[in-house]
Amino acid sequence: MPLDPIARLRRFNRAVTREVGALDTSFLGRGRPLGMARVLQLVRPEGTDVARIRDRLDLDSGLLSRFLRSLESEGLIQTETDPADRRRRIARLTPKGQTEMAAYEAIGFDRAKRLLARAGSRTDEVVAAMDLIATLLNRDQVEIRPADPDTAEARACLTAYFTELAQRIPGLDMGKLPVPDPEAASYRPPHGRFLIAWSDDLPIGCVSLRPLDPETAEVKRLWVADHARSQGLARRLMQMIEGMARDMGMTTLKLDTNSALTDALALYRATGWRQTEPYTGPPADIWLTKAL
Amino acid sequence: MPLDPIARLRRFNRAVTREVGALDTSFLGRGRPLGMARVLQLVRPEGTDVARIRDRLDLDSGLLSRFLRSLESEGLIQTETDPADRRRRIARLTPKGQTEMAAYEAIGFDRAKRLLARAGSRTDEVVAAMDLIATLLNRDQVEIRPADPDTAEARACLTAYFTELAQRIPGLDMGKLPVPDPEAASYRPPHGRFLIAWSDDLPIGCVSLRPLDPETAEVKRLWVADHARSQGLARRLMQMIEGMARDMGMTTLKLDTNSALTDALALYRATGWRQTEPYTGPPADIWLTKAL
DNA sequence: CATATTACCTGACTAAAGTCCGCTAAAATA
DNA sequence: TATTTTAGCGGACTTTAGTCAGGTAATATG
Repeated sequence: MPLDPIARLRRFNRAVTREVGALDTSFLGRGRPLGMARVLQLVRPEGTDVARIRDRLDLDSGLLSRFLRSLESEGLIQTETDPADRRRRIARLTPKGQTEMAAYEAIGFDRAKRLLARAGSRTDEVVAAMDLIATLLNRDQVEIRPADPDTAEARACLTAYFTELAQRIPGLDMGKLPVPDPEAASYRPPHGRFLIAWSDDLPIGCVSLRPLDPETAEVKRLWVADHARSQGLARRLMQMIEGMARDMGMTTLKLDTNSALTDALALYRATGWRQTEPYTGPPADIWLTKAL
Repeated sequence: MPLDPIARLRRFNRAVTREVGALDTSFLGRGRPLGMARVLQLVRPEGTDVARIRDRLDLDSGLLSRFLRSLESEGLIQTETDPADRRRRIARLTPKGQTEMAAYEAIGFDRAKRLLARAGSRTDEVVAAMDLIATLLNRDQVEIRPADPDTAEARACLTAYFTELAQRIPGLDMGKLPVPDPEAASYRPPHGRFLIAWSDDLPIGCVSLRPLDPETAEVKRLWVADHARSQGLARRLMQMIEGMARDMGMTTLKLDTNSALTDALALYRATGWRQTEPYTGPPADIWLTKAL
């Protein structure tokens, strides 16, 4: 490389700082200081805990309180005490607030669109680059949560998973995932489980579990987005789904895979999975089991 | 893609905003408000125009003036009137200021290093992603300047160029560029020219010219960094070097290239270059000429 | 049940950033 | 040469962000 990586990172930092600064000032076009705009953008129509806002923005209790009072007097939000703990308060967007929020959204959306347009024919590459960097920066904040296997996000994960398989296993065509997924029920509690890993609202991985018999379950559809690899996410997903299987009273896990998926195979081998008899057909050519 | 590109860009924006904010607060460790620290970082030991600083940071004239006075009274900078226009002023780092700057540099360097370390085995990919994004954001600020063909930056361009050629032309091994480059003299004024395109201090492209006879010159070593492609930079470089050849009194230009370099070829064909007799050997297999 | 803790609020205060205006001196322009 | 414009300076002022202490009501804890 012509210039050392650290110098390049700092160049990136400068470029992006300028961009972010411009974004900040563009939010000022609505006659409201930035701090208050930021608070407003965290208040949801369904209501947001005041403590959560304070936590997210790392604001002083007194300062936030004044912001809320100010937004309230503008008629953008309402606050009410949390019935579950009457010391806590919940802030809720009023219809007027929702209109105002939509205006902020439009500013952000517009800027994003214009920036992306500049990328021209390389848009896909640029988006992939942004994914890689954002995932790296968000790394400590990845959350794994159960999800319904037939939601849009779950389906997006599975589509990406099938695409990946088709690329890596020669001659494979899995076809398309039908809508609705006829197998969804077996991945849904109480029978099975479906987990999605989230990085700031972007799904970056999934794994699922379905029962074979009362004591045996099968792990399926382990997928990690390209930009999220090499960060131990697959391992975390596997640990979590294995833990769930254990909690469900399963004693044995099985999975089938293909020898072309070398990285997944290495993970399985390193975490206690052992070869077993074939129990499915192609494209699987390796069958593993693990006792819980 | 599981999520639409604009949402992904905004996720990137959020991730990066947090990071930039953290960098800013880390600059506060030296007992100086951020605004002043930012000004200090733009003052160079050789001197920087005050107007340039104001322009870069978009500061009010009065505010900047106070910052400068404050930095001056700390003994970090000196200001003097610009001899060329005695209304203007130039700020210069004192030795004490250079020490202080070095401390800020160290903070930034350290943060960058730690961030990069997090990328682990994917460091190269992450750096490439950052280059792509930074180049996109800096696009309007690319500067093309003449350079000596035997400086470190020029050599870095040429090394990248040779690597690229070796990748794209099967069976080619150009060997290494000797130090010092024995051909450098012919690319140096008054005989020839060497141009480098800069994006915020990172060389992202080059082109050169050397004389064949008093009226004919040869364009050589046209290179654009991968992350800077599809933005018309090659065209700008060619326009500029052709203009220089014209100014030198040349009437004919020549170049040789290889049919594997389809994108370069398309550019040449689209800008008035026509096929001509072979005048060099392999790896060239196409020879072009253009009348000025 | 007494006491401690927590969540939020209010008011007083400070630091930093930014705006506005008038001034001077130099340069550009008519 | 008279004028207008430009670059920078400094003072008065406002806005924004942030800190801190004290207070109230609800909840948690021994």
